[in-house]
Amino acid sequence: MDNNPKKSQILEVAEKLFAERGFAGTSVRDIAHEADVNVSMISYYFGSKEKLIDALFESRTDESRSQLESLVMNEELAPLQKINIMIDAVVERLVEKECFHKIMMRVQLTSERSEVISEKVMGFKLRNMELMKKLVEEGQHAGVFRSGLDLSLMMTTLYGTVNQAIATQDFYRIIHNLEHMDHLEFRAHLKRKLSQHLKNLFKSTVTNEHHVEN
Amino acid sequence: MDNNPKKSQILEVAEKLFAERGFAGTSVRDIAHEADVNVSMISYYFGSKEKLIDALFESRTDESRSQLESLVMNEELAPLQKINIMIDAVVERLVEKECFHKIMMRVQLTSERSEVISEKVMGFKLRNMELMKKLVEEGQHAGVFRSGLDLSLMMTTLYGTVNQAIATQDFYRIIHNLEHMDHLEFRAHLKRKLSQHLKNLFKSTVTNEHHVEN
Amino acid sequence: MDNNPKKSQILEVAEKLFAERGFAGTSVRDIAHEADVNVSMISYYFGSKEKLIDALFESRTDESRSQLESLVMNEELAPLQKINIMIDAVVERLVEKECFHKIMMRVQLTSERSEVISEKVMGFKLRNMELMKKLVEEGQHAGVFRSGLDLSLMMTTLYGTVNQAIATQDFYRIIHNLEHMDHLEFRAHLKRKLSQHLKNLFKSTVTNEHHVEN
Amino acid sequence: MDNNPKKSQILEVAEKLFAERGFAGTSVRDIAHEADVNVSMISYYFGSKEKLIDALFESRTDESRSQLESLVMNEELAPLQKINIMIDAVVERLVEKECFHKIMMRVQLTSERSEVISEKVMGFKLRNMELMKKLVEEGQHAGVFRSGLDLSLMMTTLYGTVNQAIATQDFYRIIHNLEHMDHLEFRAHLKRKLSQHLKNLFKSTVTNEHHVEN
DNA sequence: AATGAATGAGGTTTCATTCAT
DNA sequence: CATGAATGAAACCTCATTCAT
Repeated sequence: MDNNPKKSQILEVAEKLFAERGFAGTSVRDIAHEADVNVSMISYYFGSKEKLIDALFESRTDESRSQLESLVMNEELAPLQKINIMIDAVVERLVEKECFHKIMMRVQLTSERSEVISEKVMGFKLRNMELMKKLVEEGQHAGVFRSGLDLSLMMTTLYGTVNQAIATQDFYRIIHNLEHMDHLEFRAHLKRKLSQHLKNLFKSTVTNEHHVEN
Repeated sequence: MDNNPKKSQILEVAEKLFAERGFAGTSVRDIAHEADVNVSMISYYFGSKEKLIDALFESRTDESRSQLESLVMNEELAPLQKINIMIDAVVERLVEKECFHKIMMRVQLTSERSEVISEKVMGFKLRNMELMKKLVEEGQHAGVFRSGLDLSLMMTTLYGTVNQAIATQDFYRIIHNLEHMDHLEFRAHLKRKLSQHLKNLFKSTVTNEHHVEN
Repeated sequence: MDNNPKKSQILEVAEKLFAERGFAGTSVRDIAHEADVNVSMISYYFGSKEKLIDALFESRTDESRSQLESLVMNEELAPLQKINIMIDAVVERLVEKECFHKIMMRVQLTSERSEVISEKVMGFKLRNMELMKKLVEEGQHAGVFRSGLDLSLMMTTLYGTVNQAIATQDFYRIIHNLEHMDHLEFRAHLKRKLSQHLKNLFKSTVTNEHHVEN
Repeated sequence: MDNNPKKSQILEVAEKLFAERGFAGTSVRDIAHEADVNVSMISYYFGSKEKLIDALFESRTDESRSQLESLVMNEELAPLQKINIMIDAVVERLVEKECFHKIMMRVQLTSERSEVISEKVMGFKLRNMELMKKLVEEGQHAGVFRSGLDLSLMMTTLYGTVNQAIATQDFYRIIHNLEHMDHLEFRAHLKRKLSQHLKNLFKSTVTNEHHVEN
């Protein structure tokens, strides 16, 4: 990112605070203070608060671009293996980039988004959808996935489950008596559990068994 | 609620705007304007903006209290039937009370919540967890549910999927070319789809087949 | 006072709060709440907050009217005796009507006062000045008081000392380790001390000795 | 103060308005308007209205710190001379810093004060009390002051008289037909009169004559 | 005669941004 | 290029008062 240390610092702090308090709930003063830069720096570097979050989206979605693309192209893996790898990738990405994905969640809840963000989010989702579509069709063609699969609902479950897990992680810790774990340890634990859970969930859903149509 | 039309009107508008724009992103002016009341009415009736959202939580969680309790107690239904009914109930509740549950999602993302809200949300979740625990144990005792079920992950998937579906409903409409549907029609469609999807998902998960432990 | 219990109650509470927090620092809501009446009662009974304090002055200055007049007319007492009695009277009045005189102090500090209050205060002071003037002239005529007495400065000292004592009574209690005393006990103590102090102060000042003119 | 002209300007105007109208009776708008600065400057420089008056106390009490300390240490003056010099100093200070001492009076009348102010006022009074105590003990040791002197009552009279004179100066002018005098002239006159009056008052009180104990 | 609901003006403070340096 | 001072708009809230009952 621009190899300007102050700019990166601002982006990093903004990401954290936007995640914790939301966009409107975070003031540029808060960001400036926590990033240990002058308030005017934000307007100076990014133009405005609005453009700061745009830049954040620009920066963060660019990072993870095409992370999954190679997976689909891989010809050595079985369809179900690919699904599982993809689950791992999504869990990994969402949990590791917790802050950014909290912002994504907030943004998706919001009716009016900025041009930049809408476009980024939409592009991001369409691309993922396309990739998975290929993956699923491949499995269906191979006869291992059932035909009536609603891809978007599956993705809804995938993303929804991980997002919900991230949003309610404090509750999860309390319920499971994991308050002693440090952040890293817990994150690893959560990723493992989510991964396993989602793989089990999907295995039976994508295959031909146990299905009832309405 | 209090059989005071202005108060209810404020609460309703607040619910909608908080859902759409978030708490900090909604000004009391916005609420007052849209509810067609004087700005000072909000302080007059609720004390402050903070207490308004507290009152909103108070009012909305009270409404749905014990909605699910009778289900668990019912002795004529089979465990899996109960699960399915519960899925329907959750889908119904979250989709119909879309605004309120969007606020819930936002609140859960936020690090600092008000005393009242924290308590309500926590109580709400613990109660639901307890109810589902009973339901699951009943199924396990009857031998139809597998033993290693992680209840909290199942709820995470249930709520997460519905929440995600609500948050990304516009995307869903676009993907499935459902933009022609009016709001009511679409809601019915979404509920049906979610219900079916989740039932299928859970059916194979709660029963004894297809499972791999990590 | 009008034999209306609510009106009196309001006046009493207003007196206390105006004394403690000042006029602008006291809201009609505070008064209404503490007096346990509806807010609108104050406007209803008195017309406005401004007129409430006017009514307070009306009511309280009327009470103490002509309290001192008989003293001056008394022909059986020696001039110095009269001075001493007057000192006692002032101390008694100011200490016992602490709240009202705190308001008086505040009002005197304020540049813009209401018509009613200005008139009341001015009349009050002029009347007292006149009475004391007679008293002093009598003493001078009898040859026991010195001629150059500055009456207004003497009154300034008399009222100033008592007012200052009232205003700084907490400090006085701390300094003299009298924090154990209850309010009534302390008030009696303070009156006795002030009376003695002022009598001693005045005795030598009004008589012919020890004086230096500038 | 801080060599910032706008900040000083705000402090000066605030001092005047708080003196005239009280703290609650003065709005930050009033101050900003009269000081010819933007309203938000007050929060910007001082944080809040409350902190503005705190800063005022900080600034003004710092100014007059240890003004009297050297007097007590002086070994060439007789005790009574010292008393007289101290009287002059108090009269000078209170009359010249009229506005600030009006605020002090108001603050002392008020039950709830800010931490900063309480501390400043208390420290200020304790320090003065200590200094005068030394002065009096010295006089008692030298045999020229009587033993039963109540120091706090003497200070009450000293400060009370000057304060009362300041508070009622308009009345004084009317009584003495001094309305023609300009402000400076009158101030000089008042200081002279007060000084003379208080010296005479104290001379006979601190020495051994004319005293009656209760 | 008495009240509680309602109001608009104005209070203090925070906000994102700009400007002069 | 970078900054800290400064700003006006708008935020939330409290105020004294009024009005319909």
